[in-house]
Amino acid sequence: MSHMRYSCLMAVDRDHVLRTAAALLTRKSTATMDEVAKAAGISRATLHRHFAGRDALVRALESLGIAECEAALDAARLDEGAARDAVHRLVREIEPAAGLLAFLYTENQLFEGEEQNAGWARIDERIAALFRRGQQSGEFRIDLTPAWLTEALYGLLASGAWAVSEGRVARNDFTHMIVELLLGGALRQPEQPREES
Amino acid sequence: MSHMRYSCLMAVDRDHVLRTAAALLTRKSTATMDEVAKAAGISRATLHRHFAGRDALVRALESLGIAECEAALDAARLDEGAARDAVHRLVREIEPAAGLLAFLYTENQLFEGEEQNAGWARIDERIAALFRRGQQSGEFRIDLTPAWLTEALYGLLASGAWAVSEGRVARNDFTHMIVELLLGGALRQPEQPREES
DNA sequence: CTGCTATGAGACATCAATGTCTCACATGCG
DNA sequence: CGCATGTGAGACATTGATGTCTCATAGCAG
Repeated sequence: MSHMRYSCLMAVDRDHVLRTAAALLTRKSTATMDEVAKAAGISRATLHRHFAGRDALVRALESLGIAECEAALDAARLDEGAARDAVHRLVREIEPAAGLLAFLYTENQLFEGEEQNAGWARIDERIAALFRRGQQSGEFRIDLTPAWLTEALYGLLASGAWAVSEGRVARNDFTHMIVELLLGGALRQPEQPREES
Repeated sequence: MSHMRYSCLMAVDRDHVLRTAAALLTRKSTATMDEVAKAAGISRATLHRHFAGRDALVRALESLGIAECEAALDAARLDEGAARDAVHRLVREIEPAAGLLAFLYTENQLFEGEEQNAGWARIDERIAALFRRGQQSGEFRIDLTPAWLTEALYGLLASGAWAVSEGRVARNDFTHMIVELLLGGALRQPEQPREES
């Protein structure tokens, strides 16, 4: 049966195209199907055979972004150890997907009426739960709502991705910059308290 | 001379159209010229008489955003008093323009090759200078670069504007959420140090 | 009243991106 | 070899936004 090999090859190519498209759209969110195809090294016709249209491509990218997010969430083991350490692991794990996330984050702003993929709600909830846990354990302040902390994390990830891609921030500082700002803020603290060694 | 009254009336209308367009494009960044015209209560022809095209409209919005930013920077008196208080004043003053800023912030991501308005560089520099002052006075930590703090402020303003417009954050909490997160971070601190009373 | 000006409405032409189609070619398998 | 399948190249039609144009009308100053 050629079906198995067929679907396997398709999946490989599909993934390659998807990653190339993600990389391109991260830099130029209005790139043409033509540009996406060229970037992936295939013709527009073939691109169209894999993804029925630009909509389908963006949806597929959304699924990819959700999958990578959930993988990062799993890898970060959000409910283990101190919440602050979990945040640090989360940002570190999610860093490779930050560009794609930034693209999808702004793209979602114009989905207006349409229902957005339910995956985001689950991701939002998992991240918000982490901040809630940190608040309940006394690690995090309670005057900043988990919803806002979640939103702020998205915003900082997007800002960080853009700042890196434009050379305003060193790529290696990405995680440190985001985690330190999100957790500790810009103010110089007299002592960095660690409640668990 | 009818010229004076003429230009005056034009300016008023122009400003009204600009503000309406800003409000609309903040919510739906891909709005049509037709939608912009309808939102402003004028016909597409008249809109086109004021702004030669979509490009010109966006450029005008950019100028408006820059002007509002600089006005906020002036009103915040960034070089007076403690740097943390200056940041607070800045966010408070810039809040009304946050939606427009968010739109322009993402719009700038796709200006790729073209040179961007020099006004942004000046604004960047003034904000970065504030953070630098805070670092030199010992108020702010020095491991987060002024460039990153500036970028992070933009990101938080955009996130905040979207979170408010989608009802995830209360409008009245906007300034508090942003300032507290940017300055203090999510971690609960044993004592909030105030180096000047 | 008489013109002048800004406007609204709408009819185009244009342009770019998209979606669909055909055809030729190459690769791989029986 | 002969056949099937995936692909690239390119020719279309379509669609949506845009830019430009004309014309009728309302408001206003002289």
